[in-house]
Amino acid sequence: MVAALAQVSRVAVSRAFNPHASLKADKRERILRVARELNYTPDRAARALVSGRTHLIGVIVPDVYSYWESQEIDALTTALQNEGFATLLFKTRTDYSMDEQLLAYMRGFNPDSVIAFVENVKPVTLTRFLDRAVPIYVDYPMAGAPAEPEHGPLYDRLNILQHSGIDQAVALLQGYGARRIAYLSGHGKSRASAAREATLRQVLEERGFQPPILAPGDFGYETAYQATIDLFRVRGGADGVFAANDVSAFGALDALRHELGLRVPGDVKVVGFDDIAQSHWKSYNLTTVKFDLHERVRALVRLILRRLNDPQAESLVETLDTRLVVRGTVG
Amino acid sequence: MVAALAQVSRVAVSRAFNPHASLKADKRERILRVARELNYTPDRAARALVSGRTHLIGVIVPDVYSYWESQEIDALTTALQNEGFATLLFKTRTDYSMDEQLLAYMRGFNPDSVIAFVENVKPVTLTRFLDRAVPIYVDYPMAGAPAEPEHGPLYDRLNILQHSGIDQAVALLQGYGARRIAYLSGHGKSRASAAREATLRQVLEERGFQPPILAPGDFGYETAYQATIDLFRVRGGADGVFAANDVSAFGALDALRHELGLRVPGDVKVVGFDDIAQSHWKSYNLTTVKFDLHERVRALVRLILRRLNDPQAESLVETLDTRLVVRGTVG
DNA sequence: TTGTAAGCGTTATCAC
DNA sequence: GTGATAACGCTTACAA
Repeated sequence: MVAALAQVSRVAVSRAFNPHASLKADKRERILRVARELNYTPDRAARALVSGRTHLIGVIVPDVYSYWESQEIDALTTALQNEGFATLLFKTRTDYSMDEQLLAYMRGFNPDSVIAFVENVKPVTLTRFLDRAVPIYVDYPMAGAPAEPEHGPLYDRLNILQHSGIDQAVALLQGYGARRIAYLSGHGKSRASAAREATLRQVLEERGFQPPILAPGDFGYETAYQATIDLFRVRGGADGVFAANDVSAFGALDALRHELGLRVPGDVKVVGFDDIAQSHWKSYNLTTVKFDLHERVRALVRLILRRLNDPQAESLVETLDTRLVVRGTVG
Repeated sequence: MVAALAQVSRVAVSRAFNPHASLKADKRERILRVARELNYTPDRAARALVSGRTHLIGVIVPDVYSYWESQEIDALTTALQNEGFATLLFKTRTDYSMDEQLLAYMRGFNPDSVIAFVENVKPVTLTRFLDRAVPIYVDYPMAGAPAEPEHGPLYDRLNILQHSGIDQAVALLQGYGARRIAYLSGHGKSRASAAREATLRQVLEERGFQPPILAPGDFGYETAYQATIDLFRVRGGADGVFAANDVSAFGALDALRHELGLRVPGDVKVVGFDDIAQSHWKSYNLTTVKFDLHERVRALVRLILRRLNDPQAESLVETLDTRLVVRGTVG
């Protein structure tokens, strides 16, 4: 700033960096040129102090390295970068417990918006720790779920509808003659997993199946591997396994093929959920339910921008659908 | 702040949050209690303006979703969080071109430190865009590399020594009778891959092997898959494949087993590099060269803290060694 | 179109 | 041990 003073007044510099401010074109140009030479960029901290906008978007995740989250963070960071924001990462405990300490900590950075992927953070808790930002909550509503309470805390949502994809998957399993369907669940507290299970249960009933056999997992490879062995060795097995996510499906596949000596899809059919990048790797080549990553990120960015544009707006909701990607583990 | 004023002066509040400041114990306690009730946290933007510390650590990566990077980011975020910092994520283009636009953009956020994983960003470029922060550069020095220039730009380094791990791998391959060793390289411009290749070449010579056959990859699964097919169908194959990273090794494994009908480790032995989480999944069960994630993160955090403690210090360097993890793809 | 002045929330300095 | 005051770098009235 001081440096640029050599040429013009300090406010002129501020205006030069703000496209809306009125400033003679040649003057702006001159200032920007000098700024580039001097390697000057307006300090966002100072800017934040007066404008109330930090251009920081908090993202709360339990595990960055989960394939699902990491792909989401990657795409989101790119998209936010293009809009002039930066991704500020926060990690919860692996037990999904969103402690108040973390939220208080995050508060200090004063993010413009917060996206919570972690599934057990209640909107009310998040809202309590954010005076300015309106959190975005990724949710998996169920068909017959109750409507929103009239005057809860303000938050925006990205609703993921799972019925279409799961119905397509079950139809396919049915087409290939599967009768006994198992559900390899995710983490016990996970809303995503609970919603998937409920939707699966509903779809199975609609199509005349018995309810799913439940195998407890935690979204991870190892647990899925063990749960599958238990399911087949002790509990009579199944001819179709629906996993709560792709990584669980990999664990199930490896257990079936390498430990139990069963053929997939010959003896058992397997369906995953997410369509992460390695689902098409040859060793797995997984049939899975997908919701498009880039659509999802676009929806999140839309929510953020709309909210910043009108902080007082009513709850904003974006809705996304799912569909089945057919590969080699059902057939 | 204003709110807390109801009880005492504003400076007292500031002091209450700074453990070093002198303040009567009971007064501090009272202030902190009120702050908690009012859900108050000092604003970091304002704090940054006067202290010059943003508590933001910039991390520049080409792909968050690469397994290697994502695991690093995850561990780093946790460690930084414990020290009171937050991870600010920036993405370069996938072609690894670190454009000045991104650096200028990052500058505005004024991070306290910057970690560049991307391998082709020259320290001098990074330094030019950072007035305050001293960047940390992750490097893979080679045995006979020239010493540092006397008065280059100031930056700190994390040096990864690859010789031990690669030597152990080659010794193992030798023990099982491998003769023709191929190197499945990473991205063309990558220093990591170049260093691995040079080290492998050196180790092979030391142990009386021919130089490695080169197969061009890009650290990705697909390219490795194709390169392996090309290597075996057109170029006479090999009986030992050393891949630039684990993901490439997965691609090679799948090509060997599912496309070329070869047995691993019976016909061909495969070694990876990184030891990412899925390397022990049953479908791969990869023998690989590892450098410990948590050691690495601790080293990075040490570098950051030492530098912030003494911004004028000479270049700081941490050195880390590698070792072989033996699993099922060599034997 | 441009400049002047006030103020954003915090901490450092210097009194007391 | 405590409080007043200035300062950090920027934006946004308001006035010219």
